[in-house]
Amino acid sequence: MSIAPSTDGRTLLSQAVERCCATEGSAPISREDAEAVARLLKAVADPVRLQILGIVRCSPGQEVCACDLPEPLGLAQPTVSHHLKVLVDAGLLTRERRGQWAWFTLAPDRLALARQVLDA
Amino acid sequence: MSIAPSTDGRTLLSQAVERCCATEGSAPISREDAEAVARLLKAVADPVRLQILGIVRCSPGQEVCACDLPEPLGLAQPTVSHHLKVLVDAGLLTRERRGQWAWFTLAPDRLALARQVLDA
DNA sequence: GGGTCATATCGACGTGTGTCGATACGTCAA
DNA sequence: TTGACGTATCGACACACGTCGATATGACCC
Repeated sequence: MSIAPSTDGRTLLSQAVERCCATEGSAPISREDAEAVARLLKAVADPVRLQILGIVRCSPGQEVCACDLPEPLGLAQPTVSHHLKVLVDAGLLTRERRGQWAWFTLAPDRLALARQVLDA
Repeated sequence: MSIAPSTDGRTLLSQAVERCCATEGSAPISREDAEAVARLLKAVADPVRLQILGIVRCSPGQEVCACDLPEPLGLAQPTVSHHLKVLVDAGLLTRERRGQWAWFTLAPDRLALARQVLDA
């Protein structure tokens, strides 16, 4: 199952996060909700993808071209493309083609959702 | 390498998180810092462990006995013990023996650290 | 159309991870 | 000490994941 920010997926995940972060004394999170939340967190829980998110955040305009990533990351182009796909599928980055180049922008609401999951 | 909340490990990870969450325009996160942060996030990015954290949070006194977990999780006892070890090694839970039983408590500061990582 | 460049996909490989049965370790009560 | 019970570790298995070379796709320019 994908966690792409499709209309249905987004609302379902938001509801799962809401149930997950309910106040003390409520029922614990269900397995299905936990799996949806874990898919989002797994996308962030990788050193290379954390570096990519950091590079995008520190770049002017909060956007970066895919061609600028393999060198600072020290990884081959297919590997970088793979990680970018994971981040886009998770809804953490948005892809935009400009001619031959692919530019990526932060989707901050999605990061906020991941942060909300950890509210105890 | 472990990410147990030893004195050195805790301060090192806190510094990594600080560098990771620096303001816009600063240098992106390094590979070593990203790996330390990813180890913490990987511990949370699992449906079973998210369920365990939720059960502990919803339990009276924010503590739970290991003997009460296999049944609601639908998993064998060694599997539950494995997940508990991962959470303890990550510093997210603290283990305390009471006679034959093992009780686990939330370590909220550690969860706050994980949440801080995702601040964009 | 043909060539070039950036990006995406495919296939394969090694490694890491979740799971469980079997078993070892600790603690308590007779 | 022995037995019983809860917990931790071990060994094995299947599966997922990160990585990269080779190749396909797409866009631009001539």
